[in-house]
Amino acid sequence: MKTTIKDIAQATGLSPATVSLVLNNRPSRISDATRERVLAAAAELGYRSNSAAVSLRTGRSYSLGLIVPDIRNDYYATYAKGMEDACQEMGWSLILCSTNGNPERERQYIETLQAKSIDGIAVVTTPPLTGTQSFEANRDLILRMQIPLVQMDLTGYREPINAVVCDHEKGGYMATRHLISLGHQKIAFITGPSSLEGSSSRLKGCMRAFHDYGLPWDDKMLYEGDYTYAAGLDGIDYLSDRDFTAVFAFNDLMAYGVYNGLAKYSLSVPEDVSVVGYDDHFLSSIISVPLTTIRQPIYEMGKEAARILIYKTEHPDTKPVITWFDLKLIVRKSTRKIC
Amino acid sequence: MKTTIKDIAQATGLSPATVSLVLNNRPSRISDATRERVLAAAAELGYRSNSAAVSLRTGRSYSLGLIVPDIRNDYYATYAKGMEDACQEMGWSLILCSTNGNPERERQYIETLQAKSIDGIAVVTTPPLTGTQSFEANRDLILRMQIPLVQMDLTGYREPINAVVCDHEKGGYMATRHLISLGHQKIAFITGPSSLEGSSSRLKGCMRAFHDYGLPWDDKMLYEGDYTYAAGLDGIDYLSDRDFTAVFAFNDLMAYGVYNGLAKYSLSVPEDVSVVGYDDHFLSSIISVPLTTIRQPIYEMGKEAARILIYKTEHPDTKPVITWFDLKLIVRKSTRKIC
DNA sequence: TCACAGAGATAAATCGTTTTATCATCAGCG
DNA sequence: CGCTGATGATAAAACGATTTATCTCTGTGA
Repeated sequence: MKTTIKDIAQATGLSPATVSLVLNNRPSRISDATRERVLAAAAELGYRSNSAAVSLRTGRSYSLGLIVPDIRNDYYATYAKGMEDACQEMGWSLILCSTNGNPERERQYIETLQAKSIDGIAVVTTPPLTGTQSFEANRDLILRMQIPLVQMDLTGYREPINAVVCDHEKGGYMATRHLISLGHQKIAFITGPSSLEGSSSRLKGCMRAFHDYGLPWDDKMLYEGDYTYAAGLDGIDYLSDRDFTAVFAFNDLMAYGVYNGLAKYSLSVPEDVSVVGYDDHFLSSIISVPLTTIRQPIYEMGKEAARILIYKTEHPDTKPVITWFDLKLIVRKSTRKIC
Repeated sequence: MKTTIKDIAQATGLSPATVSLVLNNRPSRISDATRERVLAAAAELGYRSNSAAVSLRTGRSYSLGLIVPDIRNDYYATYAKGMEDACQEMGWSLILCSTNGNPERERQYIETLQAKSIDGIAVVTTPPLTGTQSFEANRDLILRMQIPLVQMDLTGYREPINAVVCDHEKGGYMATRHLISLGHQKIAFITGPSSLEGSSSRLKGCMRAFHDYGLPWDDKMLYEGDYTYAAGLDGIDYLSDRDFTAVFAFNDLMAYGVYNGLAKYSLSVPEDVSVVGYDDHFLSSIISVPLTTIRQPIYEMGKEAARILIYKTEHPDTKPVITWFDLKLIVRKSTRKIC
């Protein structure tokens, strides 16, 4: 039988109220002697509070929800791990919600989370699938529920909102500048969905780099992918009749697709084509031709997301927090100088 | 303000008891008219039950816990996704516990989960780190708490226990036989920790294949890894002065290490050395030399694990369930015939 | 001696459900 | 008319913690 607060009260001859006060370290006038007595009994009986009871009474659950499209994707898994570690440090729990990019399922999850008195929700926005509405509606749902929300990137939402963010325009700029500085002038771009802020920012950065270095921009060198491996392959097929010496893929997974797409046309990396990715997936340093890429500190961003949410539950009426993270160009073997 | 069962009672002029009975579809004598009235009001007011209250009253939470060493590892992430999908189908939730292979942290998690009245726990055993105790103690803890537990593989536990299992001896046999049938006789093995059942079974299978085909077994061709990428690299370093034409790595991650380890010695796959992996990691079909491997249906096993746990909460006093899954040899480009 | 001010501890209400024993009503029947 | 048995619905007690107003001391100073 699990020990309750009553058992401790009984064991010490005190009241449940006193026990609760001590166990929660509430400001109150409990003598040190009593305090000791309670703590001793609690340890003795191996007491652990029943979180259902606590939740019911306080309306809080000391748990956060994480909504991601697919936990198998290293990008989201890393974010999850960051949040999880931060939660663990504070004695909180993380509820995992993997939506397969389905907004309807996303909505169901949000309602389940609310029913669980979840204290905060972190969302990594789903690239909108064809024929489905975007995350907008679900975001409003969360906000109406008054549940603290933290987003990855700003995703075009213009109201102030909690978020962990990288300056993707700068990221796009850095990647492009790197290629230009190696002598590349004919660069192909495999982007993400233009509806995602992170993707359109990157693209802006690319264009700015072209402008700064006086290169002519050409929309024909663009292929809009959806951040999947397959999109990388398809992109190369699409671009196969164009003339380019470098490819910038907007994430590493698509860059892997590019690798294999190029192989199909007997082009090798970096001899024939230089490739830059984005994210620094854990495999990028491992694969046969290690990938030059822009590193996002996803793990740290996950940690920060959890911290923001936990902070928000303690200080509900504070202004939205936006934490910026630095991107870093990691030069490996997939890019090389040309004449 | 959230709608409660009382609000519905008020709105319909009925009692909370009636409302609860209807909403939970309890066997009772409620007239169809009343039933309709309750359902209508519930829909109208957008009622969702408060799970803290339900948990407190019933001692159940409709959530499962998943304990894995590292969610970033595709193997565990796939398992997680399987469980998550099964949970979602039934309206349950999944609480993620990533332990970094630390048994102490594992223990903390188990206690947190109990405090949350978790209905079941799935564990993928942590390879014991040096200087730490194994999962044994924590398993006993869970069992003492009377929480349904389902394991991945049997891990040497001889009492009957819920588990999802592959016949790894057969897996080891299949991989080895494949290499032998291609003409390989000098085969190196990079195993997992011998304390893990899955690993020692594979090894048994390898030895049986050698025996069946009349080949001499040599313990010197063995390197005990720990299922990490680095162990693959180290294994090749360790084996570098041996004479072999093929390597069987006990998981794909180590096989990737083997790839790069071999490259260091200017050996190429499959021309100089054939490589077989185990698991069928999602990258194995993607990498430049696609990996021949033994596929475990991890996703399905995760689904089944969740199903077993949910079943167990409904039928507590049934015998332990062990579900077996088939392994499959996936032949790709990393193995070739030799003379 | 009495009023009073802390200090220390507690009684009791409350959170939202579930569940069992009980209650009211009414039809049917001898 | 009074009794029995369904039938339909409810009252009320949990579950385990939190929290606020309240209670009882004790010692102090007038």
